[in-house]
Amino acid sequence: MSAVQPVRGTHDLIGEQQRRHAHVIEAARRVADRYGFEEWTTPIFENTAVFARSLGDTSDVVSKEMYTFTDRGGDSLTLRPEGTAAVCRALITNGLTQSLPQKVFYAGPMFRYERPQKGRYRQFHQIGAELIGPGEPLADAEAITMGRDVLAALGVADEVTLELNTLGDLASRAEWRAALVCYFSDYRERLSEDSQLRLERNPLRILDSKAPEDRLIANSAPALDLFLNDESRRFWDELRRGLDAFGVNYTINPRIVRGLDYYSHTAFEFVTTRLGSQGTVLAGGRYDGLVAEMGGPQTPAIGWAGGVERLAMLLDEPPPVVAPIAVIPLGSEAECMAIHLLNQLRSAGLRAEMAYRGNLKKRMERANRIGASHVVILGEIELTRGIVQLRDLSNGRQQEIKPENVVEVLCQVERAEQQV
RNA sequence: GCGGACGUAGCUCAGCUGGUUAGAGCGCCGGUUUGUGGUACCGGAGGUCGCGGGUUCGAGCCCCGUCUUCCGCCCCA
Repeated sequence: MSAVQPVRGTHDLIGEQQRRHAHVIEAARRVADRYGFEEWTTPIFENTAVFARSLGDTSDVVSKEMYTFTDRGGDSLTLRPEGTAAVCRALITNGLTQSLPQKVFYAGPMFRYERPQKGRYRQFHQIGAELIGPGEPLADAEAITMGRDVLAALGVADEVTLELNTLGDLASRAEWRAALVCYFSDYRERLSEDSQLRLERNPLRILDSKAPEDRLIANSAPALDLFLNDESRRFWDELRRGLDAFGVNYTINPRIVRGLDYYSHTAFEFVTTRLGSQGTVLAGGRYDGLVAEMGGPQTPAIGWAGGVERLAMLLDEPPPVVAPIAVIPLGSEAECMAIHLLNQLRSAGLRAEMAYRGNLKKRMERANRIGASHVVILGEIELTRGIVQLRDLSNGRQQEIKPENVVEVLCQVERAEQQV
């Protein structure tokens, strides 16, 4: 394998890719801020136990899909495969279980040893939000609404639909699970090979199996609805009332499940049909059991994570680039003046660049290539006359103005453009 | 982990049943006189045909292996 080849499933973010990526994160950050969420940055690796414990030691995921390694001190470390467990660990180690609620936003790289596909990479990026402390269904509704607002801010709200389900509380869920195992066991022989395995490890997943032979059986499986206790039913009703109040549209999809036991009540996914089989763009749920499972006090929590790569692909238009102003001096005396002008333009908050070499033609070409909106030309002639040439590259109009007016004129132009 | 498809210049691709120095468009660089970009014209650079084996007088093209990307499945914390 060549040394200049990137590692399988990793990719460089350059140019438009990087701009799309940054745009997604910045939009999410702004929305999170409006909701009163604070950004946390946790390490990209943790003691393996942080993730192993949150996932259950027997899980396939732990052994097959985590980037785990032993460091020089002999400790087992793991590149984080998701954000929630790390945030919960940070909550506990910083003693913040004493000051709830915590409203946390995060963004950063995650790592999973998976077979790459479009929208599925070994190093990928997520934005996420965790609302830790409140156990009320309105908290779920608000968290979901915040996710919707992120999608709306990105202009992709019309591309996705919100699919919603409840898993019931821990007791309801356990009863339902037992009933499913019982039901599916009767049809064991007729289930797909994969689902026969799922029956042992993760029976809920049979419900969203894609195998045709499973579909008929799964569609007639006992519904959770039959097992919801009063408490769970009340929660589910209030969640939907809350979403209605927040003005969030959704469809109920009983096939949305979560494998792990600490999940309860709310499960949701914003999905699109535009990304093939990696159509889930932002998803989450309630995990009232996780903080306790990690050694903290019993703490209710709801959260979600969104895939930055998938969202970036969904953006129709790449984020616009701010057109710079090109300053073109001719001659060393003019260069001094140009540098002064550059400082002024940048101090005024404008994007300004200067080319170091080439004749006027070359520098004009370069100005055009970097997408400059205007060019300021100052050479010997201009110096002696005490003016500069200001050329609008969009229409070729060129005017002579005094150097001291350049910043003001260009600021006015920018203000005018922002209003359009 | 399983099944399948692709892999030729920076990018998008062509290359007929294996036959001499591998092509196009876009992009890039230079030029169309000396201080004016974008459109036009002329010219130029740039390719281990993913990599490694094999068959053949001869392989971009056939065979085997391998890697990447992509499409399903598994998984989806």
